[in-house]
Amino acid sequence: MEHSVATIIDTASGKMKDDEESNDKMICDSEPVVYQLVRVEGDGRLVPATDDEVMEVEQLLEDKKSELTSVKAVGHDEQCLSNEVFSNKFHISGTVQSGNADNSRKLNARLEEERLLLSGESLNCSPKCMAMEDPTSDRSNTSKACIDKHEPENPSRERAESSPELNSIHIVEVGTIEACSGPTNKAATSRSSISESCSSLLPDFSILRGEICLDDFSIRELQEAFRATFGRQTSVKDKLWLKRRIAMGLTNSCHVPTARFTIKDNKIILSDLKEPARLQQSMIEAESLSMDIHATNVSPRDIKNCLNNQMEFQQVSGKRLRVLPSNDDVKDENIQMEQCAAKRMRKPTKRYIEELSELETRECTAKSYYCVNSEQSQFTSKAQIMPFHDGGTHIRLSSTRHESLRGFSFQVPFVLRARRGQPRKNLMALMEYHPNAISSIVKTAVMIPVLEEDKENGSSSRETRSVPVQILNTNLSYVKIVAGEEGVEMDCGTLNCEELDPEPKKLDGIGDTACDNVPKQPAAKANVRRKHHRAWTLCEIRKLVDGVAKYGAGRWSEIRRLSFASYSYRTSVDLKDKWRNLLRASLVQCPTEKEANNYRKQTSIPIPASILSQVRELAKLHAQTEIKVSPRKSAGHGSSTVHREGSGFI
DNA sequence: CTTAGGG
DNA sequence: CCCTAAG
Repeated sequence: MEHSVATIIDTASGKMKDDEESNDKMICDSEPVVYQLVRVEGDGRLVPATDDEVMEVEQLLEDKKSELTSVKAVGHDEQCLSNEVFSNKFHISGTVQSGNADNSRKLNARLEEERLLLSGESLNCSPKCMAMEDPTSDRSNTSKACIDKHEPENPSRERAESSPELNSIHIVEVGTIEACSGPTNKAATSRSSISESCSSLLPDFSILRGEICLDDFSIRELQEAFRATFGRQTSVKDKLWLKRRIAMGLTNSCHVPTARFTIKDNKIILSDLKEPARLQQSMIEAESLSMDIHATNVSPRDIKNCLNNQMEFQQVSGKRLRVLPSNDDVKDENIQMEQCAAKRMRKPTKRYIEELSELETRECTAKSYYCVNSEQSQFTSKAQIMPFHDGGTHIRLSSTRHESLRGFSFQVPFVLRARRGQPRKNLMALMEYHPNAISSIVKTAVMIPVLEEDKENGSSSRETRSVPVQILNTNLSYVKIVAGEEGVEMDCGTLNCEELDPEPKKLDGIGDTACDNVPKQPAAKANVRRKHHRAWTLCEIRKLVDGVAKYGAGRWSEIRRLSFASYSYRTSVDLKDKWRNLLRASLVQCPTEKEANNYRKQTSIPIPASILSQVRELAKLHAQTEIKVSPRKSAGHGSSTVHREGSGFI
């Protein structure tokens, strides 16, 4: 069981109607928040943190305080960006005020309690379990009341009016404890009450309103969210399960890598949607309301005070809800869920994961990124941020995925997956291209949502990293990346799609000799390898043939290194496969006739006869050499292609 | 990690 | 291209 202790902070979002709204204003409007320290059990249940854990958290908080200052400084500049960057959709309310008088003020941020409500047949998490009541906390009652208020027993019931403050948006934000820069917190008094202890520790903790509502997600969306959250795929179709896991993942995500204690700060707000509408929405769609985390209260004042804090890492994901969801959608989802419920445990194949990943990459037109430090970000409703539209080959930089759902977009934490190559390098390379262009700076929060387990598993072929960079503007004005654990900071200037496009189409051209020997694409793009298909260009084929001629068939890694340095997307395996194909092609053609015929039935790229003949030559040659060296042995395990070829010709 | 092979 | 078994 993971003994992660997480604090969830929900922030109440003020309604942000206009971009102009000042941060403060927004904050003021926010609703109170309730926090609770919880531990996630192995089975996914949330269990109230024990006193010891609370203490631990407290310590962590103290340790982190020192780090805050740096963060603050950065945040300041960027504050203005938020509006531009998040152009239309979102505003991040989480703000950090650079040190000012407010810092000294104590925030009464109270971490009170987090309630998880499960709809009817919740599985592991029974309402009882989830309800964390802290007897000592005087607020518990209030919070509960609030919660109850928000959580209708009957999901279908419309509650929009009743709790305007709730945002249907689902957000996941994470803020590290650093956010609480408050003057200091004394060591924890040994308070049994979590909320009390937390509050004492985090005097100036800024809070915004946020919620995690997964109710509206379809199974697939939930799965994606799951993947984004945990960095791994799930085939589970059970909504409740997914919701629960996601909620937990979100809860824990921020602290996992670095500290045990993290605070999630939320703030994603739908500018357009009125809370009631959203609430309604969520309620309506909450056919299976498994878990809701609501923020409960924090006075506006407190929130305001809290702004001083910076969150080193913050992640926000928001989902926009339709004002009026169509029932059909809901039904469909339900049906789907029902149908699939049975197959929950099947482990997804890597391929499946990849494909899904790709899919989502395409889906998400934009990746938004927010900056932790930006004063405030607000998500506005309209335009979608559309960034790279490169059919599936774009670089995935975002830590937050932008999804479109029923015409609304939302974001979820996104784990960057670069199949081959090193993401970080990529980022660096990108940065190098635009070192100076600093039109606007957006500070992005870097999250490391990946679970520890994931880290360990790095060995597996795919690299899964939570890199965490997000680019927000469609125009990609500027991205400042702050790497999480490594503490790497990078800035990148203006980026445009072309630059980001890892693979210029021209490569696909035939007979592109010019490409030979010219590393056209910077290594940066190399990492972004397209998963499924990438046509081999003539020049690549030539290089391959050359490489085989030089180094010999079978020395794929060497060939790749030496001859395909500029085509990093070709792996040694790819070379091998291609060679195999070439051999086949050459064989097929050889007997019959060559040349002119080539062009006919070639499905893909017509391979020039010259190349085919070369291939044949090489094949023959290798076959001979192998046989020479050790006839038997080669026959036994020599590459089949060569062997076949050889036998045919010899 | 690299190769070889099957899918 | 993907995936995996084998060195």
